[in-house]
Order: sequence, then structure tokens, then C-alpha cells
Amino acid sequence: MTTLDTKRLAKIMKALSNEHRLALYLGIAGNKDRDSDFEAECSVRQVAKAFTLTAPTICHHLKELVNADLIVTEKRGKYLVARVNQATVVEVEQVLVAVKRA
Amino acid sequence: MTTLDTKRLAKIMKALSNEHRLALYLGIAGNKDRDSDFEAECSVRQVAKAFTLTAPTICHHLKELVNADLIVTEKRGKYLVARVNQATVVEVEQVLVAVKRA
DNA sequence: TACATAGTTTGACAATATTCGAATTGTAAT
DNA sequence: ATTACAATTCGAATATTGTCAAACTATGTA
Repeated sequence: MTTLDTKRLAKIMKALSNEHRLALYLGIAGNKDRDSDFEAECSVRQVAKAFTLTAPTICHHLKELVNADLIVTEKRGKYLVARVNQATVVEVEQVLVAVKRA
Repeated sequence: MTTLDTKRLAKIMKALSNEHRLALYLGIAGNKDRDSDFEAECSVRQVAKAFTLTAPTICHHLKELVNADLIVTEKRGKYLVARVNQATVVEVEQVLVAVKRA
């Protein structure tokens, strides 16, 4: 339970600070009562279309989410599968609990 | 319990995406087992010194935290008092819980 | 093998963010 | 009223980010 240091937490927050990237993340998390609702397993190109962005842009955003340990990706055949890294979610939650207690 | 929409959540994340601003926020939250430890009630100039930044910069960062509803500030005499807006913390926490459930 | 399609890298450009110094405003005390 | 000090606004310099088009690599299939 190494306490998330400020630098790493900032990195996580930065990864979620862009509206498109946040929607992407929430979509991967399968949060259905939200605007973006695509499956976790889908093509980068389809996602790009849904966001009115290009494939390279989505690719770049995905990499930033991976880089912040927010998601993990895996190549399944031609396509890409992404899923949320639960461990990071828990870590962030712990910080919020600490803030609440203060 | 209006569900935090993506745009607003992104704004909150952006406010916390800068390392200095995040440390500032955590400092205001009084999170003591962290690197930054100044009192919630203190002068902008003192904080600036602690961060090796200038007063205008801190002022700007504080405004962004206020703008994202993360803190509220109040002028007490010459000085400024800041404290965390607990309501926002709870809102963000709810999102994380939703992500965890997914 | 060659083709089609999915994803990625590269290079460029516009838009934003961070930061500062200088000038300004607010507040309290002399 | 003048001084002293705190905060804020303004304008500019620099750094970072978001985005795309073009070129490239990977994978499955005819």
C-alpha cells in the first residue's frame, strides 16, 4: 500500500484531464449511464469515428492511459482489447478518502 | 446526486493535473503524510516561497482550483483562507466507485 | 504472394498552459 | 495621508498538448 506520491497522482490526473481521453477511459470502464458507450473490445478506428477524431489521435490517447497505468491493452488478432487497471482505481480512491478525512 | 458529467469531471481532473497545483490542493486538504505540509490558512506569498514559485503563479493556481469547485477561498483581513470543498470530493469518489463496479 | 484492413510512428502546426516581472488594487497600521 | 505589505491583474515568453495527414508495420485472408 505504497502511498501514491504526488508526482504519480498528477500523472494519473493529467491522463484524465482531457475530455476525449476521459470519455475514452470511462467507455473502457463500461460506464453505461454516460454519453460514450462503446465496448471495451473494439477497433481503434471505430472509436475514432465515434469521437470524430482520427485513428492516430485515439492511438495516442490510449498510450497515455496505458502510460498512467489506468488501462492495460492487449492485441487480439488484428484488434485491440483494453480494460481498466483496477489497482490504480483503488489507489486513487484511497487518496480521496484521505482528503475527506482531513 | 446529479451524476458528474464528463465535461465537468475533466475540468476537475485538469485542475489536479499540474503537480504544483495538486500539491497545493493536497496541502490545503491538510494531508500530512505527504511532502507538502503548510497550513490551510496561510499567505499566498509563504506558499509561493515553499513551492519556489512566485505569488502571481500561486494566485493563478488557486483560481483554477476554485474554478473547478475543488476549494473555496475567503479573504480574512489581508490574508487568504482556503479550504477543500468536500462536496466535490464526494462526487469524484462516486465516479470511482462506478468505475470499480464496472 | 499479394491484398485489405487495423494499428502505430513521425513530423508538423495550432491551441493551451505555466510561469514570470511589472503594474495595480486592497487592507491595516502609523 | 502615507507607508507597508498582501493579493491580484496584465502582458509576454516559453513549454506542453491535441490533432491531423502521410508513411509505416502487423495481421489475417484470398
